Amino acid sequence: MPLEIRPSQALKLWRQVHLDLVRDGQADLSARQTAILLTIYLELPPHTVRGLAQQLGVTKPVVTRALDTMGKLGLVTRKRDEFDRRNVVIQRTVAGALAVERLADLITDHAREIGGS
Amino acid sequence: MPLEIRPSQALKLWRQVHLDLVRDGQADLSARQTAILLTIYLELPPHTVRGLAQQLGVTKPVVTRALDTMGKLGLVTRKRDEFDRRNVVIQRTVAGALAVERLADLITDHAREIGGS
DNA sequence: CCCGATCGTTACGGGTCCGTATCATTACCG
DNA sequence: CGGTAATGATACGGACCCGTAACGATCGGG
Repeated sequence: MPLEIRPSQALKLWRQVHLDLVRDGQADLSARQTAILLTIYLELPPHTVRGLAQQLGVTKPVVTRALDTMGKLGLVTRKRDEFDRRNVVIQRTVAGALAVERLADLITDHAREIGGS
Repeated sequence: MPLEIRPSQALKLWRQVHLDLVRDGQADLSARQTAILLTIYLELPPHTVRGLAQQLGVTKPVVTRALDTMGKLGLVTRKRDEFDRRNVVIQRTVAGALAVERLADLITDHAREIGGS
């Protein structure tokens, strides 16, 4: 049972959600940061800098910086892996989970509004 | 006939599309720029800097800079309004229409993949 | 005509992000 | 041990974006 969505509906949805994100002002996340954040919260742990960089097809500094920024915002936390101290495990936070949940609500709400078009 | 989408589906969709945008690398558009671009291509012309700024809830320089960037990328064009030469009319381009269309395909394709989850 | 209002742009100081290259720390293996 | 590999972080130069404030161009009413 695939998710049915027509191109015109997809674009309307994309626009409305982005409009809300811009207007709320509280989402200064770039496309890269968004992809990283959602990967952390949707895929099974553990998450490492290298693993995320590989999944996104970007360099490690990009991930490190994104984690810096999202860490400042309280969306994620970093912890050294005690079994291999070279690794850093990225952990979820309450604030991050709330932000992701709010994004999901934003999308579903607008999807409902759009309906048949 | 509202568009049915569950929060978990919405997040998966959002992540997959952002992953593709990042991996393709050709979409360095910020949330603001995305909102502006889609507004230009979905809403009825004419579009002005002031009108876009008002719809997005941002200042005029933000729109001007976004148009600069997207103009360099060939996604939009500016033309002075001959009837009120203070105004600038933002116009669509073939490249911009193609980019928007590709985004729509990206979304609908991933929506189809996600299906019942 | 002229002066205020409106439009889009530009200037400025500060901040963030990028990619490349390099670094410090830690693990592994002979 | 010592040397290599791997991980994440950092330095650097350049580019972009932001918000505030100022600017030039243009319109329109008195």
